Amino acid sequence: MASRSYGQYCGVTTAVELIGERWAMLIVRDLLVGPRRYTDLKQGLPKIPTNILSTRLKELQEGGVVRRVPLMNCGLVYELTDYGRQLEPVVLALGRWGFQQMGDPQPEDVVTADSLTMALRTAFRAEAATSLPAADYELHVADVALRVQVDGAGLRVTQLAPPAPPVGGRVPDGEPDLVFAAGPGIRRVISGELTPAQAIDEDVLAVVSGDATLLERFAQTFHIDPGVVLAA
Amino acid sequence: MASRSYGQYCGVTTAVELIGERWAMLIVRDLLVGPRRYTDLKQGLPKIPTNILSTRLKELQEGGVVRRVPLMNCGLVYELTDYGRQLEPVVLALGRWGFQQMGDPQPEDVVTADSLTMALRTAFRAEAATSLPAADYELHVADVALRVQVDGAGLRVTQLAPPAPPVGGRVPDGEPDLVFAAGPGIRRVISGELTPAQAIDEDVLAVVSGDATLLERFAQTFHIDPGVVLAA
DNA sequence: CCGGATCCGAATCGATACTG
DNA sequence: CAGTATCGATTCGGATCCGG
Repeated sequence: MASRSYGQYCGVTTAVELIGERWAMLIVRDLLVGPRRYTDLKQGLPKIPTNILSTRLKELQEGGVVRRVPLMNCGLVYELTDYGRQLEPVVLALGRWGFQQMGDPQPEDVVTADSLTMALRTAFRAEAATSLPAADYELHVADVALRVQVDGAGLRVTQLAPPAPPVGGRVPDGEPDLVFAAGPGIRRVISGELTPAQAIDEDVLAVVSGDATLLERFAQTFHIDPGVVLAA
Repeated sequence: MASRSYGQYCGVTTAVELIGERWAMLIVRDLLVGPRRYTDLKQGLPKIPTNILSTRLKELQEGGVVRRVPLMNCGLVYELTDYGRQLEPVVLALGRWGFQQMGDPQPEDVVTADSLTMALRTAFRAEAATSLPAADYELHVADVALRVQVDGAGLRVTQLAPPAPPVGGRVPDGEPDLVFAAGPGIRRVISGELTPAQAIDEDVLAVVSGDATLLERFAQTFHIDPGVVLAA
């Protein structure tokens, strides 16, 4: 076990010994969305070998990052401890940093519900949102569908389907103000490279129903400025 | 090369593909202190195999994180690009997070000048420092010696010796207000587990010269509150 | 000494199959 | 659903070597 030690007495070193292993940070990313079963994690990380997933979950438990919680109605979930949840600013900052380097998707690349949920959180600008009216979006990317509700400085993202809303999830009532679909090119809207109008012209965005002018508000609310990675 | 891909189109994933490999984040940590030669990095990371160091440096260059700069007076240094420097909040947040889980040092663990420099940066509380008078410390831990100058919200850490001040380094003029030596137990002072007075009683801290009452100010300026990881 | 490159055994990872 | 077991493919670690 000491073979993985970096041999330094330092906080950064201790941290990467805990969550620097391959896949570990992505497991944490998905658990930041909410508690997940083993199978949920496997689906959200399609390329993870199952032995690695179980090994990481064991290590993260030993490290006090993750807790294994038996469920009342059979089954069990993994959830972040308080300590694990403190990684949120790290994951968000990493997401903003990586965002700038993202090119176009590889053919093999997928978009998962949890990764898109966290991506919206990384791009969310609370300061901008507070000075804007509340808005209620439904966003479709590939085969994931999210309800995205912005109210003041608050952001609430709910995963719709497929599949049925996961553990603890609750589908919001009411109709969204805007339903729209996007391809991976939505990245260029978030970065400001494309205005919503241009994105529609290039078939990156398509309004399904609702008030199309809300796309502007969406773009102002969710934005990652190249060069600004500062964490929340 | 695609073998290392996590197969997701996501900012976090892109980030860990760039700096998630073993040792990469620690190389960035040291480069955040300043440009370093190959040999400096090797000394600052005593356990890194040289082939891994050169591989990582190559990858970090391809990723736009690190730049290789020939030096006028022979030799060359590696330095962070602007993009690489944007990892500072990530590294600081990781350092604060890992700090809380640090136990006592393993016998093999060393403290390097760069890791201690970054540790001070992670623990620095600008808000607290602004409301305190300026102070000028000299800190010795194991065989590293640092000049730590706090002025308002500003922090300046200079590595003294050994060896001679590195590239671009400049030894501050004047005398420090306080010179003190610490063991690894200084962690418990930073966490608030120990007051400076208790630390002296337990031989964790020893004043070499100067105004011993400044230790209180040091403890107020450098502090990591368990449970508070929020990034700068 | 600086800045690596090379070689090789050990450990880890990835893919698939299988089980309570 | 929640993992183990197995095994070939990679990567890592440790040591040595090499050209300036």
